[in-house]
Amino acid sequence: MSTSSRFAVAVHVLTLMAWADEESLKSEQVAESVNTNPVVIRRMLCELAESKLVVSQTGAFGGSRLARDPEKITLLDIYRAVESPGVFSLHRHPPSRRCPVGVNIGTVLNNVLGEVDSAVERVLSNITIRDMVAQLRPCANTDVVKKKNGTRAQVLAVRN
Amino acid sequence: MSTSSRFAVAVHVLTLMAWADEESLKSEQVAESVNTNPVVIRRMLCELAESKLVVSQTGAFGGSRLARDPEKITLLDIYRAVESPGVFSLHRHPPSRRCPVGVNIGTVLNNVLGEVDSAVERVLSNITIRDMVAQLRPCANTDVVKKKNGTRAQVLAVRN
DNA sequence: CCAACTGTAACTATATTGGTTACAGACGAA
DNA sequence: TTCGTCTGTAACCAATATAGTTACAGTTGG
Repeated sequence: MSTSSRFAVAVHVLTLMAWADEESLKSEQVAESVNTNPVVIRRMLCELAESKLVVSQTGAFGGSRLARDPEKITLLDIYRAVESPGVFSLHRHPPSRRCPVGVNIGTVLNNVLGEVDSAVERVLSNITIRDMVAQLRPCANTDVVKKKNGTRAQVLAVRN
Repeated sequence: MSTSSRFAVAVHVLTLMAWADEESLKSEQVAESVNTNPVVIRRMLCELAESKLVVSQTGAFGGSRLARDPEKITLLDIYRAVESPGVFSLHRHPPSRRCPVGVNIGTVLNNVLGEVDSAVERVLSNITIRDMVAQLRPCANTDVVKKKNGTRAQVLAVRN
């Protein structure tokens, strides 16, 4: 249905930042984890920054980190930050006003779509980035290396 | 989020057919109510027919009608018939396998997206076409004409 | 046989997403 | 103050999906 991976990527990015703890990440590091171009990441980080989910710093030794604790960022926050609202759309062109169904179907459909959106938002509002990290840890094998390299956390594992 | 109005149009079409009762509708009539091209409607009717929601008849005096009672068609049936599954998509390209987050985020995200999809389907499965028609009737004003014209129901109102 | 339908292919227009290059501006360090 | 390293952002391209349109083969009832 959705042809967009924006939500998945945004959750990935914020989960990565939570994993990296207090260390700020460069767009190129994030892009390597997500497997895309740094500009794509920077564009998304701008949207996340507008929604106060991350803070970024320009200049040398700049980068981005979470704007608040991972347990205070829900997937609903992320959804609202990076996706246009509404799971479904109404008709591209409004239906006929000469048809008793066409003239009123929009109202009835809007009720339905509102219920759908509420259900989605209810699910997303109950999951935090902290939950995502917690679910991640059991998967992460012991050969993953997360060591200090100077003052900077080594997020990428050496495996492979 | 979704750039597709397929679900809305499909619900409109089936609601129109329920409104038309037993009479079969031509794609051109449906297209006029939806305000689009008959071929767009016929394409969609083919998908709905594959899912056994409508039956169509070719040839003169052909057309389409519901394959079963309106109360036995849920919005979930329609959703599955005309939309590709899943509210959200995962990454377009798989994340890095060298990153402990990237290698496992897909699994964790799939759990989340599964919960979202379940919530949406739960809502849609509790609404039938009969419900849609019932919600429509209070909106339809009394000046709407739904009279017999030969053996064929006059779905379009004369107003305007 | 004919007129009226559906089913379907082929083409176009439009929009969205994501990938890429390029560059201005910010900023810490020497 | 200069330099190297970042972000922010514009501009452009490619890929994909939707939907609108024309055209036509095939079906069917009269």
